[in-house]
Amino acid sequence: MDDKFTKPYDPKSTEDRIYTVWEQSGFFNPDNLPARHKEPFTMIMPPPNANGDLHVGHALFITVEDIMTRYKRMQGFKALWIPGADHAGFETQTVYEKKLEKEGRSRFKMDRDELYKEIYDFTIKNKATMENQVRKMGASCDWSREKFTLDNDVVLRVGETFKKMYDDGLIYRGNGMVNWCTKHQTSLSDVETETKEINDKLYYIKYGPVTVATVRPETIFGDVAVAVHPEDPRYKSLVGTTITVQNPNGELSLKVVGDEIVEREFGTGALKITPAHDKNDFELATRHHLPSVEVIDQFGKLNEKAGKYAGMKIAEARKLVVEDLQTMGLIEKIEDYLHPVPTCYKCNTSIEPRILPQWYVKMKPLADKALDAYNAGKLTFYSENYGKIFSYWMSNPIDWNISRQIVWGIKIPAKICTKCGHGFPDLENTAVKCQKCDGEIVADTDTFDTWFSSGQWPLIALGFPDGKDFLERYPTDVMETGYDLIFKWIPRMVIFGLYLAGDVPFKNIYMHGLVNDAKGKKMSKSKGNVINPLDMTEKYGTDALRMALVVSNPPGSDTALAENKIKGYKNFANKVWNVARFIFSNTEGVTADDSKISTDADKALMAEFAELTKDITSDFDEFRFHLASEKIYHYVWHRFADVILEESKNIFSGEDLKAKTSRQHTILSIFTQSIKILHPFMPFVTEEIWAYIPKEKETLLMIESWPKSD
RNA sequence: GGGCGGUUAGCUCAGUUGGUAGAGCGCAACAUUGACGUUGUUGAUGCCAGAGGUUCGAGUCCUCUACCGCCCACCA
Repeated sequence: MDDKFTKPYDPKSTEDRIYTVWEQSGFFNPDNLPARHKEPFTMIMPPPNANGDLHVGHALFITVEDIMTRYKRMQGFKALWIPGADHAGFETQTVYEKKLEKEGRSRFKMDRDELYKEIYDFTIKNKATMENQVRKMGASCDWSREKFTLDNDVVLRVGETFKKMYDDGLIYRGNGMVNWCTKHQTSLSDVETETKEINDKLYYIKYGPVTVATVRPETIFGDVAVAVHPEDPRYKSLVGTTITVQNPNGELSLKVVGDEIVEREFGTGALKITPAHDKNDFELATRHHLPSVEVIDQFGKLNEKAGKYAGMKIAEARKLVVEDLQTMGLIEKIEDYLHPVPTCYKCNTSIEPRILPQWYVKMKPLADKALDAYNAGKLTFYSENYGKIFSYWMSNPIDWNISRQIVWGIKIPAKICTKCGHGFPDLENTAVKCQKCDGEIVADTDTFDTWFSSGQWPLIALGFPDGKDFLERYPTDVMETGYDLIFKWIPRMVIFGLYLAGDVPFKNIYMHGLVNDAKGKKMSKSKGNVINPLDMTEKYGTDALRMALVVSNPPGSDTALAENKIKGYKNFANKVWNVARFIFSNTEGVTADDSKISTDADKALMAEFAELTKDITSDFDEFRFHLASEKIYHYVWHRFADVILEESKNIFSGEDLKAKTSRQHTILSIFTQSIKILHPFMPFVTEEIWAYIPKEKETLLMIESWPKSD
């Protein structure tokens, strides 16, 4: 036997070497695959953020996607898995801001271009690190087609889409209530906010003839009305009148309006209306044609409209306003009040609703198409309950604010009129006057929400509208991503796919869950229970980590990952290794030939294995990798090794030559096929063993054909 | 308030179309230079959350209840 066939199996001396062989073979690129590979199979990798190390969630998605790709490749498809890297707009800028903070610097004191350049360099450096970590996981993706979300063609395509949507009346500029983060100085989409339960006070303020309840007394200088329920007998007579109310800065005249939105049971049933600083109030004010008065600025400080409170931060102003109101005898009572408050998902700062001119995407017509496609069965979700969530979300679309006041991203190619506020796309940067009023124009300094560009990712990655890959491979076969993106990303890709290409971007959607710790608790740095995938591959090998991530982990649900589980699969890799050693030492000079299998017992073993292969193949086809992996694991260890090989020992030491020969061919055949089935899960150890299996000519296991089951 | 899921062995979880309960880890006893001690053999532990229903048959389908988790949300 080969001297290199040492014991035990050593992933460290194997994995990098094998990955290099694969990469150099060119077979990650489907264009180089042998002629038997005909039909396309296509998957786009959700581009990992190029702003830090891979975490165990990345390890999971790379594993699952690589399993699909390797399986399809072996089945004879022209399998293509396109990798990418995401500049991750706000995400990366947040990471970089933290870095600046540590260095005692601030982005607000930096020149825009200088900041962009710094973040660019930071990202490109991290991108290379990220790519190598993806390789470490064994990903068989086509690096020659890799795309970065800030590549020139991406920027151009995104700009063109913006213009097309504007021309089609699907994008408008408007004053809307935005979720403003006073720390990050940008607006956020609804999905970028997190609702937190906050302990506040509910203040009952005597307001002329009524009493209103509010948690934000500091905004009373921006009040424009009092709202009550139109059918509320207590206030019915006041509706339509104007009342005079007192505040520490003097008197205000406020209209009383009736609106169904007011809950009669809550507080006093009367509500002060501050359109500039509350989403509800803004909408109500729009319905009743009320003006809005801004009293809080972008930094979360009160402005000159607040009189003597001008310049104060919200918390400070609230305290003083309440004290002053108390002095004036206007506070009726104060209650403790636990209520949900939207916060910035990055820094937990309470969102300050503001009215700002922003670009919006009109979602209804787009979402309707997405819903139709889903109802027509063009999208299959794994697990299927995500289809319900998708459908619910698409049935209740809200217009999408795509403007972000951050530097790190794709600039919105538009001009804004300083006179009339009109905004319009200007891709060539040639406009000099406002289209509407001939006024002065300035370039929009905002950038697109990341999801505006990443929503077009499947199209862009394939070279829409006329690229060869796009023409041959759209729609793609599978999109595999985390279930947290069911709102953020999946709907946008579907919408853009339907809008731009007239078809869904993918037929199947496989959603993976979170990887939690051994106790099923969420991993977090503060809890100290984070498992670093790179440590695990170092300690137990990539194959072991991959198995641990996929066994017992069905699509759509969270999984618990214990280090012991990974260790268990390292043992399994070693077991497979030793099975190989046993078989090779008992079949020297033999090349597998099924026609030499002659005993009934062996034929039965072959039939049993064929049955298993059939079963596992259908698991693969139905995305049940959690079952397929467990079945082959169980078979190889507890059926093949524990039972079949044990009884083979007796046959090999016996006198029956015919039985001996038959058994040699049987175990060689079954083992060879088992290695193939294991390959998508444990690509390294199986490829390494493959090299030792006697065969007519040297090939790579990664392009071998999948075992037949019929 | 709305939506989605979960409740199966000590722990973490599988269980695809309804057909006499499974895995990993853990536990107990035994074996030992055998391909493998990163091993093998044997074993213990489950009224599959509770109640009702459909069925020849339910962990699996239906209804209700209880508890747990996640997501969404404009009662100030």
